[in-house]
Amino acid sequence: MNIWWIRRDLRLADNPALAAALAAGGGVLPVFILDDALLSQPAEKRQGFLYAGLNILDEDLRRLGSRLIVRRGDPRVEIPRLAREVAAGSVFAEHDVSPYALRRDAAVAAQVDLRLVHGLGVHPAGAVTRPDGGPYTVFTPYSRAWKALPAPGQPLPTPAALPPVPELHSETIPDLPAPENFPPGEREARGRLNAFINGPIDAYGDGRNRLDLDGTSALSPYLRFGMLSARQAVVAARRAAGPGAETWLNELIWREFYQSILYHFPHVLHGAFRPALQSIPWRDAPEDLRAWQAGLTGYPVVDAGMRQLAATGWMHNRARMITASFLVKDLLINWQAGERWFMRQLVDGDPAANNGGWQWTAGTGTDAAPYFRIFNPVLQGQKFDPLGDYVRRWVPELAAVPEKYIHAPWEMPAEEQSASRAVIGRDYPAPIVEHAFARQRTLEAYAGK
DNA sequence: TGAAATGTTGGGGCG
DNA sequence: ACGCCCCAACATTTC
Repeated sequence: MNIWWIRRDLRLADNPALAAALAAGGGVLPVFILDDALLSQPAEKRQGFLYAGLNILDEDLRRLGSRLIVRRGDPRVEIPRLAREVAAGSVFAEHDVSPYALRRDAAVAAQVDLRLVHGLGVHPAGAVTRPDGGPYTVFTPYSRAWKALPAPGQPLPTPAALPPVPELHSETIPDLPAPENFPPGEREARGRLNAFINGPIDAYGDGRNRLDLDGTSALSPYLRFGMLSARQAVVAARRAAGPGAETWLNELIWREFYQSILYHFPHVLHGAFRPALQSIPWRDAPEDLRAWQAGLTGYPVVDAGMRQLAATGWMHNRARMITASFLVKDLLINWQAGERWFMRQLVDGDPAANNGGWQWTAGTGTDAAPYFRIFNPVLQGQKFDPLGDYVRRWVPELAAVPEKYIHAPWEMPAEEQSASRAVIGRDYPAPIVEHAFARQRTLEAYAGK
């Protein structure tokens, strides 16, 4: 008997850890540990997605003659305990790159025969390196090297049947509502992948930036929990071909780039990648932070993004950049406060990608946006939500504001404010900071560094 | 995967 | 006809 320890690979198709456990022979015990250290963190939407995903995985396993065993506690205790309980030969699991995962797995490996199998990305962490062996810290050369490696092989098929599982105690999966816009499970993930490949991918180059259209794949929650493998996505992108598919492939490579960064530079989780930018004089402004979190900054496109996040656990990527830029460059609040808030809200919240994105915005990271690259929330809105439909959807108090003013409603004459039932200061806040002033303030704060 | 400030050009109004 | 100014449009530089 071998244990298949499931962590962020909630799928039966193209699962190298499962395949390895099966190939070892003697039976496979699928196990998930509800890790108190992770699940005590506030992230209800993501946990709801995970729990519902575990229920579906259990159903899928039962269909093939197996079942999911769930335990709660510290994996460093529970995995060895379970291994003794069933006299397991080996424990198979997909290799993960976060510092927490590396420590956890090292502690488990000291007690049982832990076989870590590559499968998180297309290429193993540490495989995409410079000619001198060092890690890349800039995306473009990284992606070039990534593409120069052998193309991924065909995804592994779903096993036709699985060995039966002995009678064992299994914890009840906690009951939390799953986010309704993201039904979990690998069947759903594959359906969405196909819909994307057969539709929006051709226009992805521009479509992905449009806040008011469904131009993105919205697959991030599924990739985050491995309901879809990186290889399945990349193979589909390669088959789709065309410029849109190429752009999407690059987005997939960004995920692996940031996984590689976290693997090689774990300190990014505790501060700036570039130490020189560790000491920016951030503002301590709890009121402003709360206004940003609540979507009450007075900048419609910022507020729309933040409310989409709070309501659905997901935010359009362009909106992530706009809202992040606003927190860091307009409010001059430490990007780490934003990183924490996103991790709390996001269904797809992943330390590597989230940290990479925030450091990029703050200009503190690898391949970072130069400090003087500051988004103007009005122009960004006009460019990527030209009709204002995204704003009207998520900021309903602006629903009747005409197109001309939708991204700068404070410029509306008083009569138009009353006519559209959007009186600034009554129905919708005035901007909490003036952009031109904030821009200047940030340039000075960063220039001192 | 910016935006603002500054510089340049050229058409057209006008005396 | 000519010079002057305005300014939109575009280009370049700067943050």
